[in-house]
Amino acid sequence: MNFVRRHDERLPLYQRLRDELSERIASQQWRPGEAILTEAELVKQFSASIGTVRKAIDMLVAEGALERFQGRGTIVRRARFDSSLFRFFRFQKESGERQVPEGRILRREVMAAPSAVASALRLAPGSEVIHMTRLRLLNGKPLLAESIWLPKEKFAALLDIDTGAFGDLLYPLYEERCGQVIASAEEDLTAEAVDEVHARLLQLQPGAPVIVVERVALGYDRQPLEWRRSRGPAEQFRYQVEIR
Amino acid sequence: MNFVRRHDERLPLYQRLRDELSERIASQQWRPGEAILTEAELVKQFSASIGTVRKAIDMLVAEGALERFQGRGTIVRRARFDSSLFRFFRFQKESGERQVPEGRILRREVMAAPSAVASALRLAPGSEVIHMTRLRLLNGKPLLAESIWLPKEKFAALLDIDTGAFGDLLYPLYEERCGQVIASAEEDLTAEAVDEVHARLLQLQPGAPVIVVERVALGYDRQPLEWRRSRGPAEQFRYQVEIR
DNA sequence: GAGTGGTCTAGACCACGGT
DNA sequence: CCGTGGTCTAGACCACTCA
Repeated sequence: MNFVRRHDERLPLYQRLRDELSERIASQQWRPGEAILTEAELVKQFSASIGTVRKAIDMLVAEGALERFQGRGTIVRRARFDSSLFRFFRFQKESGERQVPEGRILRREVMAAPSAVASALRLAPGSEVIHMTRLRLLNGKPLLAESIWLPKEKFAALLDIDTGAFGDLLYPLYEERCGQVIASAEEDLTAEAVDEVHARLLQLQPGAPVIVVERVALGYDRQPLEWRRSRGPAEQFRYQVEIR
Repeated sequence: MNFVRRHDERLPLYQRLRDELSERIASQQWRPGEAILTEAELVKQFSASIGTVRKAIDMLVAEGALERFQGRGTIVRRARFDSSLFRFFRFQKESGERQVPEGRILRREVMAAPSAVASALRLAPGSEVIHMTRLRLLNGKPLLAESIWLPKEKFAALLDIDTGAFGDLLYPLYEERCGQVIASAEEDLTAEAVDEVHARLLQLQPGAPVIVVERVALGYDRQPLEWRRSRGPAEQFRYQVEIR
């Protein structure tokens, strides 16, 4: 079927091309790290000129879906933000190098999704979810307390692994064990005075300020795959933005 | 003098063109809201092809310096983030519409720049600065306590105006009275337990969590023009980001 | 209707990466 | 060396804005 007809023909060609490529990426036609078609090939297949093809690719690069390498090709980008903590919390060593905090699973259970979770994950109310609580530490000092919810349907394979063997990063685990690739995320920051439970977990005075980060992690097709809420001491928190 | 020679000739043409336009904007050859040269004119003046000119303009649009309007021209963008508070604090009415909080200047003084301020504003140590404290309120309720520092050299005209006549937005005032146009800003967020002084100003319990926003505001030439530190109740704070 | 930016073409040559 | 993306040209026609 002609790709043009699958998209709104009133759209500019470069838009339809972008959408087409975006769909192919979402359908995992190429896995992260793999090269997509060359520009010359796209020119042929879509009967577009090189400039138009490049504009479509440019858009996907700007969106973070692709990455170009002169001489090598254009590659499906692998999101690497399990360490996005670093956007918000300063865990650097004095040397400035990044460390991956230790991840320790405290609890894992299967339950019916609370309504807020069902809505964030776009599940039917009452669907089964995997709920985990996890503590992240650096040099034995607790830095972040996390509550993580996953749709059981997609992540059941995690239940077969001992939680002690989860390792420090979850997204590679999701990919290897469950074939679920995280492509992007939306985060929502708020702040509050810490409650008793988290004060104990994070070794803080009750009432000390904490930052709360709520994250929906999405696949390449933008379907929500994970929802988590993380709390960390406000003292460690720092975020920088540029505004225009 | 040939514009090409003023830039590194090893750079691609579209880069040199971008730099040239960027410099002209910084030098206020066009004021915010005014149209720059048309694409056709740029093609002539720089002996480049339309595609190259468009690429240079595209970059400046992406950077937020320009804005295109089909049929009208390409305009120097006016930064409109005095209300960037809305990025961080939710002040919306139930209706969702934005209100400009009332701004009330509590104090204004001329002093030697504290070293942190001198460094943020890139002033020689001990330079004279204008320091103001300001409270922002909505429906009479205090929302934000601000400390603002300005280089006296550029902003001396402000000292002639009664602080009661400052109005609710400062950046338009800077532009009208001092000819200083704010083009962008860098913000730095942290959180802390509120101290006594700010607890009283913001009508909070001592120790309640507050968000601290430090902002350096820059001109089109990226020279720092203002430094401010704002504190607001964490309860009102919310920030959303997308991560890829 | 005149003038602006928006889309698109069909090439050319260059710079870089891997073999 | 070959194949990749990077830069650049010199047009054409369309869609929109404003007088």
